[in-house]
Amino acid sequence: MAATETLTAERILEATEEVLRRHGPAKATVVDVARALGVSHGSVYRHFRTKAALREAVTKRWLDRTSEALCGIAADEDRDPESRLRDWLATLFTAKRRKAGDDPELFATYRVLAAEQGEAVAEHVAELTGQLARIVAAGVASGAFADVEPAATARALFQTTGRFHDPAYAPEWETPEADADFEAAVGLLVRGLRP
Amino acid sequence: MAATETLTAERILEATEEVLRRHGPAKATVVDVARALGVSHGSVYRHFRTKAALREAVTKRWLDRTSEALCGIAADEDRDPESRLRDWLATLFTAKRRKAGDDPELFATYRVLAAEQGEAVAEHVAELTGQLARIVAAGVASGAFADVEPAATARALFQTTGRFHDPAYAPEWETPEADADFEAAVGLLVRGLRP
DNA sequence: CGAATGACAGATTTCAATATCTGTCATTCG
DNA sequence: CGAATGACAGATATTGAAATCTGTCATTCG
Repeated sequence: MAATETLTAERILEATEEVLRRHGPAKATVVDVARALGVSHGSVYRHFRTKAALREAVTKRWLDRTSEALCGIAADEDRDPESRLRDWLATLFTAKRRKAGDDPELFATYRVLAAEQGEAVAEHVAELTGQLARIVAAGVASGAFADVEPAATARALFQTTGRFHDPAYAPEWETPEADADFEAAVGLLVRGLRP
Repeated sequence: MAATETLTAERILEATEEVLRRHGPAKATVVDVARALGVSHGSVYRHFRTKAALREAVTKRWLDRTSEALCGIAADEDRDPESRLRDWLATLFTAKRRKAGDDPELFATYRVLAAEQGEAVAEHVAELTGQLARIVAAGVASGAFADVEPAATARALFQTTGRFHDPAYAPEWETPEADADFEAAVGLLVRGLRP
């Protein structure tokens, strides 16, 4: 029993992740989370207004972990924009593929969560697109890229590389052609950015 | 009763489309198809070995209709490759969007069918990619495009434009940004193809 | 007094019985 | 004789009753 510790939102989120990992998204209940913490489910509702809010918080945490890894690459204004862009896209693809491959069930769980949290995902996509826009803007400023609209181009880059980060395509990431396909797509897009 | 006509595979396919349209993919049964034709379900099994084979045939028909519309554009070797490519992609996007918008239920039905017919879809994708490769090869030959591998580039073009033809993205096609996003993506890709 | 509880109503899920469907085949029909 | 039938076994889907869950709140506890 860790019942000596006070009940915080943080502890609830950790327990919820564990319950989701164990039971999957369809069978994970608030009662399960409370049981895992050794408290009544009413106490969980003191910290999260609804089950949906609890799931949203867990989803946001997970999405934020992805953003952080990429943030560094986007912010590194010293490196040349083209290689930063390639690196950023490759890092995103590799990270997603590793997660999907290492623990497919957990990945599927988060896929379900993301599908029911349209708003949180939209924010996450906006964050990632913003990072891309920063890279594009740097390239336009330095003359490494053609004179494009950074925001619109960032959207286009994110959308055209969807096959390499959208979880719906996870099964394709394991095929032998995946790496070649990724290189071909990125090559074409990067060429399109050059002056 | 149209029982005077002989029972052909063609008539069964038409009845199946009608039953799918009426009942949806989850509730459409072989018995329903037989009833619609005024025959016993055993007779349907004389023409299609299994329910899955019947659904596959319906799916193939539907996919083939899409391919035909695009084939003409791909084959028109007189027009310049860049505008042919833009036209091909725009035609595909517009056709899909119209289908999804006009009759969302029917579109959802075919989406379910396509999801269960991996093989038929793979063939369809191969057909479309082949058409793209033809356009790319023409561009490479005429010097309108850079000296790229037509097959690999065709795959890249198809995959990067997935958001504008993959049914999974159908909801996005109705958003106000859809057209601008399409133009931005195609613009970037076409620029990437230029010498 | 603020945090935690647990009983509660209404919504949702589970489960087992019941009905329907798939695919086969011996038989009938034209 | 070949095409169509319908009874059948096993698989799948539907249904409704019982169990569980969500979210609230008056009450208890420290």
